[in-house]
Amino acid sequence: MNIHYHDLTLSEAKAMQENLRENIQSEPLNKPIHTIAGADISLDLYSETIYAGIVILRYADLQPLAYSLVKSTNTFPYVPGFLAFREVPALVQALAQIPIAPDVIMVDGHGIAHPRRMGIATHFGTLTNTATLGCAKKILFGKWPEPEAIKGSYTLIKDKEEIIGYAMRSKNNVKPIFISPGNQMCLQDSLNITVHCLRNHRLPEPTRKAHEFVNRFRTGELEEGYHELPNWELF
DNA sequence: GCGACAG
DNA sequence: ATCTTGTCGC
Repeated sequence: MNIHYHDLTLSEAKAMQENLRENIQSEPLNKPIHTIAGADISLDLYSETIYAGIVILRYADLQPLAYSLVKSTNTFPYVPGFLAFREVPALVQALAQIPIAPDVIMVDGHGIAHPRRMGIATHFGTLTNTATLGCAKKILFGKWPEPEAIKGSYTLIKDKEEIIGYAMRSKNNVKPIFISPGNQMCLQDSLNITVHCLRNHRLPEPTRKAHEFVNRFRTGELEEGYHELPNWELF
């Protein structure tokens, strides 16, 4: 599965989103979660190179178990509402070299909290047939009231009367994070999973670790490919 | 027409 | 997203 959204026009990309939208599965995730992965990408300024990373963690204690890193290239520009066309191809490659797929994947960006319900998490999930959710640092679409300043409090993100996600205070006195289901799960699932993954940082562990690993990859500290962490690192 | 606008 | 120094708060 080698995707390339290279020469797509925005109107073609939009048509593709309307199409993929029909594949969204929003029923509750009914299987137990043993592993969860975080997906993120990193860039060099003014470069077409894209570094993608997926880190798999044990759901019970959020310990990193393995990671997949890929260096790719893409000329599709960043356009709000079309982020997937820039980052998904590399993420698909990173997922492809993982021997045992994680039960759930948390993506850095939105799920259905998108004008056409096709944020990067939803796009990635429907394309690869995986369970995904989006966790973004900034809002893209929808109306939301400011949640209380205490960790754990949240409000609803709405498009008219429809609930499309949550704005949550993941830690005291920090800006909220924006959560929404991507694929193969419901709104409540995305909220529960995110809460489970919170530690003492604004970002939940899967996304936070993915960001850390992919940056270490970009700066040359880690090598491309699939790697399992040594047991002695897991205690 | 004007402002908003994930990474 | 990435580039940056100091600074404020828990």
